[in-house]
Amino acid sequence: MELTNRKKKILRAIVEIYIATAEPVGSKAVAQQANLDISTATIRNEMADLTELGYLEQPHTSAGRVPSPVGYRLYVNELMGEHQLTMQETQRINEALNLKMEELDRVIDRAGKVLSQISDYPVFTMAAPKKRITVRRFDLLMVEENAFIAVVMTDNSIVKNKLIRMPDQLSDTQLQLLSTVLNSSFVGLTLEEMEQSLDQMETRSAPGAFQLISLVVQFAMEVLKEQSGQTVHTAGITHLLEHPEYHSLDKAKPLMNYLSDGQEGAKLPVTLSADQNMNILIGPENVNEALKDTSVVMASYDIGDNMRGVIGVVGPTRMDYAKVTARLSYFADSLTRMFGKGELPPGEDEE
Amino acid sequence: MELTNRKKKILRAIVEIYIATAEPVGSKAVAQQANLDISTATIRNEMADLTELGYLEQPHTSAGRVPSPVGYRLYVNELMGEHQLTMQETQRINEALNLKMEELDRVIDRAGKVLSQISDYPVFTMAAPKKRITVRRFDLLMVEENAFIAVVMTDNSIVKNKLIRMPDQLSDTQLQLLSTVLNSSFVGLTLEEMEQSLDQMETRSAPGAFQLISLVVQFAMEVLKEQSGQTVHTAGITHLLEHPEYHSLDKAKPLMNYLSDGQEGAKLPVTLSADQNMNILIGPENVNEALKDTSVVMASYDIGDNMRGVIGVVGPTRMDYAKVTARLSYFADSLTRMFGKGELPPGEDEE
DNA sequence: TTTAGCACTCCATATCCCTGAGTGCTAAAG
DNA sequence: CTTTAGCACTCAGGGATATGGAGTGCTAAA
Repeated sequence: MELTNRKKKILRAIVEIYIATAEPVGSKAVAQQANLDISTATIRNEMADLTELGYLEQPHTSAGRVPSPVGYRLYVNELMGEHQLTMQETQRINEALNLKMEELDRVIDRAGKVLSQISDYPVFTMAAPKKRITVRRFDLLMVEENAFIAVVMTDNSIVKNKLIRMPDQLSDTQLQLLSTVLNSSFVGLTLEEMEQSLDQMETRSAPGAFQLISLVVQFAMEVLKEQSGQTVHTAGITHLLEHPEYHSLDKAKPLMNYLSDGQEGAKLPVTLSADQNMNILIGPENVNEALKDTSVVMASYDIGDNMRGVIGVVGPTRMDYAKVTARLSYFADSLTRMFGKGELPPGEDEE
Repeated sequence: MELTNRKKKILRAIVEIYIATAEPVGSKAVAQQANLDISTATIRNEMADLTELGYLEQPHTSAGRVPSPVGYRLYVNELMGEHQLTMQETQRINEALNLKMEELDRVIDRAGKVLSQISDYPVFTMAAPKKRITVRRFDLLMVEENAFIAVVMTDNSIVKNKLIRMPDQLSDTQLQLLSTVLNSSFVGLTLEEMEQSLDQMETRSAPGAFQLISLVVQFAMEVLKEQSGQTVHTAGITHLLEHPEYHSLDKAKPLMNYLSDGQEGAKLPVTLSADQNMNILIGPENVNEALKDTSVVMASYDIGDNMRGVIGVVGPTRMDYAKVTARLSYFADSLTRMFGKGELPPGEDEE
């Protein structure tokens, strides 16, 4: 049995009706929506075929049909129309992203929240460097006789600082010297190399001086670690409750817990390979057990040349794929544009 | 009719049973728990009195009793025993807070998450300066000929930085000059004063120079604005679903939405006056409509001398007040201790 | 003042029935 | 061979109706 054109039209109609109503779709509803001039009986026959082929499922004998994951997959790959964003929608996205320049992390966080609001689904975000990052330079600023500010700039143009207090007093010249040592010995090193270098230095330096160096380098290492860590953030988890498939707490709780915990580790399916920039995982296509009944739509975006981020939407398999993909891709493009291409991201700033 | 000692004992028993079971409490259960040697009939009489006095409520004629807000209030004020934290609990709190020094915001965020985990309720956090803050000093670091880093340190020892790119090239001496102007004209000013000062300067400066100054001052103003804003964060909203009063989505959704939105504005009941450091609001004692059926337990803590934070737990009126207050106060004390007393908070660092 | 006893109330749960949407099959029509 | 009308059948969902049991309030005796 082959998949005729008419069968595809019927499948498409069923998916779209089901997305809109969240209830099993009967032959009558299909007859109305898809204006093929065809009787419900014929449609019933076709639906029986589609069920046999695995594109549809039947909750129980006398109910309508529901798309199977395979059915959604076909819909997404072939049948789904291009959804156009309205003027209001694009405008809203633009406004939301067009914030005063903020810290990178915050912009991404904010972006997640906004996307969640306009899509009505939970959203996760992540950003990771494409390669190992290193420190580009150190600066030390004297504050008072026993405190100074260490400023660390990485080669992906992130700048972090920290106020450091010391037990002993320190002169300007000493600070100068410290700065020279740091810049000559620890610039361009990865996290591991830094650790080694610090170990070696311990044996052949004066203890007092070493302690100071160590404080700053330790801070730099924390910065590198934080930057290379793929921390996943989530936003809008409570949106789940708006969708009927999560009206029962038994369904909602596990997923919500999973998404909340997701903030801890990089458990989310960030399997996005570098070349493709939009990816859809439907139901059982998700490797992770907790996501077996959900779909994930994700897109990647670039942050300058050295970092790449992922932003994704999580929802029931009955997700409005057309809308979500349209919004998500617009979003990812905006982010890429926003973070520019240059070596110095324009909104880079930094704590 | 007066509130005899026996009535108090019965009330206490009812509150505690209800906290444990979430179901209306009958005379039989009270007889078992409170070992007064008294028959259920007598207890029934006393319960009738307590109901008349307004301490108890009856969902329907043939059901047990439930504490009223007034009943909880009496319990919290007079009857509640001191809850002792177990070793494991204190240890868990200590571990969780004992992190590598992080940015202030993050420590607070993290603290909220931890408290939420150990209390099983949502938690909100907030930190605000006690007085208007100003910039203590500016530093400028040349990066390349058309970019520099601006470092701003406020008088509450927060340090923020930002990478600024310029259209034109700039020499070291020019940068030096810029730094001098900034430090002589904009140090010690509040947000509003800064704005005025900047306006005045516009008229009597060379346009090129003014543009540069403006860039940096604008950044400083953003920092001040951000620091003085009372941003409220929430954590662990999904914990609500674990409590039977929120098993119905009709109850859960409004509150969850309220708490999520809470991140936007300072809508939460941060009515904590400066002198008291623990505050409990029960049900209708909350002014806010969305919290009418919930209780809020909150405590304040100090961040150095210049800032004060609030951390609070939100839950159903049937909240385990003894446990929550014990944990919360331990938590607030730990935070106060952790952020020290000195002018420079020890873990201050900063983006 | 306390307590045993008892009739009464009323929620929760289970059971049953019924309705209606939807199916699959058959047989006739195109 | 495909389409369609007709029809019997299935089954989830939603009332309506019983039933059990926990709990009360009251009375009368201790």
